[in-house]
Amino acid sequence: MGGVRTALYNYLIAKKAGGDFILRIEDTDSHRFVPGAEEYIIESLRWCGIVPDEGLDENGKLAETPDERNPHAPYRQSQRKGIYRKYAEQLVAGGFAYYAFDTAEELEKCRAQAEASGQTFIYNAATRKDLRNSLTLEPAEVEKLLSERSDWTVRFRMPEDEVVAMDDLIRGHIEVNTSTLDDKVLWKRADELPTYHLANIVDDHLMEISHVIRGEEWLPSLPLHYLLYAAFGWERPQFAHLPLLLKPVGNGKLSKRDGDKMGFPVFPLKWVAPTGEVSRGYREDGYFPDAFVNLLAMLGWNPGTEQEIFSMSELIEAFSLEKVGKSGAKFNPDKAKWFNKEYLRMRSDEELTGLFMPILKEHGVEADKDMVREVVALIKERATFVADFWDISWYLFKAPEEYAEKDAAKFWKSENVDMAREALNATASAEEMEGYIRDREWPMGKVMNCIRLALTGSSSGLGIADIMRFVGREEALRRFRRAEERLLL
RNA sequence: GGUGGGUUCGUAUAACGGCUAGUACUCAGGAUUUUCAUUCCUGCAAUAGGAGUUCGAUUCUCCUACCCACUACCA
Repeated sequence: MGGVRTALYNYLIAKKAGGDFILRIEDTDSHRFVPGAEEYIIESLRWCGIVPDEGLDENGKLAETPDERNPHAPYRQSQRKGIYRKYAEQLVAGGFAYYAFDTAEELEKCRAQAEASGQTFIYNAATRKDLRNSLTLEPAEVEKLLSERSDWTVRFRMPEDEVVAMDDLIRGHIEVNTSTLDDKVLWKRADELPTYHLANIVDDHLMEISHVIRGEEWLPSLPLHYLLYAAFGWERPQFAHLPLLLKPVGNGKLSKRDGDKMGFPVFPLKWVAPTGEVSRGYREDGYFPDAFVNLLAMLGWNPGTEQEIFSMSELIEAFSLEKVGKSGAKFNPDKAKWFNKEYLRMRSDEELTGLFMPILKEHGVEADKDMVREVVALIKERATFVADFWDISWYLFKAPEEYAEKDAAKFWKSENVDMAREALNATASAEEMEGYIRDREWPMGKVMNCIRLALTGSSSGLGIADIMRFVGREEALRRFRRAEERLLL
């Protein structure tokens, strides 16, 4: 959800400004490769109606070779491998970065040592002079290690005691002293891949990105990114760090565990992890994509008016980063359902009928489409999801097999049954029957609920007139006789 | 621990430094209905605490508390 919301806000900003929304896959961590994840992202965006202007080819796959539509291809960073090394070396040549030869074990030792004395190890100006890198080693030794070893890295040379002044479109002005920051790894010789920081800046520059809109967890990296743009001498984009999506109860970031625990999806689409673990999706849970987009848009943003229902084009029109909040937004599953309910009501009977037909078929019901459309018109206001339709209206399609015990105890009494039987037999329609009961001053509620119990198996549901209209008088009488046979008095 | 960010009803949020702090969801009550649901009405409920600036602070400043993120050869 958080990822989709970030994509959505990026999309809205791009579309509002008449710009392009580009899809790029940042897969520079070879250890974290998850099969199917890329396809999942693409399909999720498509379901939401967030269509990239650039990044996908005519088959909907990530474009791999540049053409008119996708001039910056490839869009998968693992396929752009070759372009990052020279930028890393450019930084080294300019004195903004250096080669580091410390092994994972050595660094681990440093951290353990620092921790033992109650400190935190930071690889920066304060410590790098005691470590093995191209700043401390002789040039000849550096050359030797560079060619002999394959586990070195390029690290950013974080300046000492400088204040980085930054501006965020959402958070305003922020200042950080570089002495609290570390010499981040920019490029790894081991897999010849950059880390996020280098790849992101290089690609954003190459792809002419104007706005970096991402989650708040990236805020601590912003000084580094500012410094990187400055080191390259590139114009930097504008930055906006979005508030986090928080779990509905308690504290902390929204996680898929919360969804399982509280019964709501955290993923846009059903996701089957390589481990076999299944996470439910909004699509599979019956949410409409525009409802999902709408509720996501309202998580952290507000239009400044009382309007809550927005189509995608209305969102593009109304959206602005100035109205995005600073604090984390707790997700409210009840409100999510409310959104879907509203969208369900806005759907045409025709469309809903098309969605209900296959569900009826699954339940073994072969119903006439025109009849189903009438049913839909009658029940759509009572439902939150299309999947609710069957629970609400099944008795219009088949007779009840059992009767709610409580309701039967309350309404299936001999005097009620006698009146109901007489009214049912003496009249030809529900309207006529109502008049019949009224004329005799019989208790309407008792008689009607007695009939409803026979027709539906419980004392709650649609109006008797509606039920009888769909079921027909003959079937109604048949169900009543059946109830008389099955229910004790 | 360090650095950064955040804090208005339970939740999402509104309020040029100035009405009785508004709206939506949830919940409760009522009206309508043959029942249920819908619909409509009503209600419950908040500026984290403390200083300061000001005629006046939800809004600006500082302190405290609490929450979150980051602190990897992950993104």
